[in-house]
Amino acid sequence: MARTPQDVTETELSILNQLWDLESATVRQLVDILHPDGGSSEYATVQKLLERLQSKKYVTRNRDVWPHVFEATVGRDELIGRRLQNTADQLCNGSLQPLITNLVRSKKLSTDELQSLREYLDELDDQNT
Amino acid sequence: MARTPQDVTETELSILNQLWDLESATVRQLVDILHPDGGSSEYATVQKLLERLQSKKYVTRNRDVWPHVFEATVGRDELIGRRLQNTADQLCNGSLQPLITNLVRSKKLSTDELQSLREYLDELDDQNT
DNA sequence: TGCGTTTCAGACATTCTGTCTTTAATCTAG
DNA sequence: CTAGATTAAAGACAGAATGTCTGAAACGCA
Repeated sequence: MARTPQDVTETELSILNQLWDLESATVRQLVDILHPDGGSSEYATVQKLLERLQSKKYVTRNRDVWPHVFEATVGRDELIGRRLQNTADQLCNGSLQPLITNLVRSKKLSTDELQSLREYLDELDDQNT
Repeated sequence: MARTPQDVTETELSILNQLWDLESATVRQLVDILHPDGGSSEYATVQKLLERLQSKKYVTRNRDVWPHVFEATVGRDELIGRRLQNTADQLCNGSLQPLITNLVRSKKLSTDELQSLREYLDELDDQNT
């Protein structure tokens, strides 16, 4: 009964992605990008999506200007972090460690990426001393 | 229109979690664990959940024995991997690197965990030489 | 003032999800 | 072998999520 809705839907994400790129945007701007050849119905769709993003606190709307301007309140990094924590909560008792292990062991990282990861760890060490 | 349903629902996950622990189980076993004081309706619910997990290829059902025995076909690690890749696909153009960066930078890892991560990287290095 | 744009409110069809009921099949104890 | 119990199978159901769309009201500007 108590379903847990997605934090952000894929369609909603397509909007967030634009907002991250543009810093801020009006409905019109978003529609022109997402539906270059769209009619008035897609306009309303984007509007509705923004409305929902707003009620989910992922977006703010500035009513002081006209037309209204929208802005993301959550950065891409933060959303990534939430998703990772979600996955950890559901599959690893909340621990993030297994996620890292999984990623490193996945063999999908290039040696360059592994190298830069090591360097990052070194940096952290330096800061801690 | 093309909604993308969750890979595995939270309720479905509660079942998968048991199957991972038990290796295999009958409906009855799962019900007794998940709904110790449940009636016949929860039994049917678990049944339906298993049925759906099966159609999603996350579970197999052995019809040769009676009662039927269910088994997870996907390990916890694999599911973690899929979720991570999903997140990467939706938020990082498919690259896993940003996920690691995010995790390491999240400050939610203990020094012990960071240490063991470093050791793991060392191991990988050894194997590659 | 009139017209085009924007905002707002809400309807709508689908699908998902968890739950439940009912009926048929199967096993087992006596 | 039969009755009682357990399991399997099929499907109904309500509530919510989702993406889309319609229509009317509000607004700014030529």
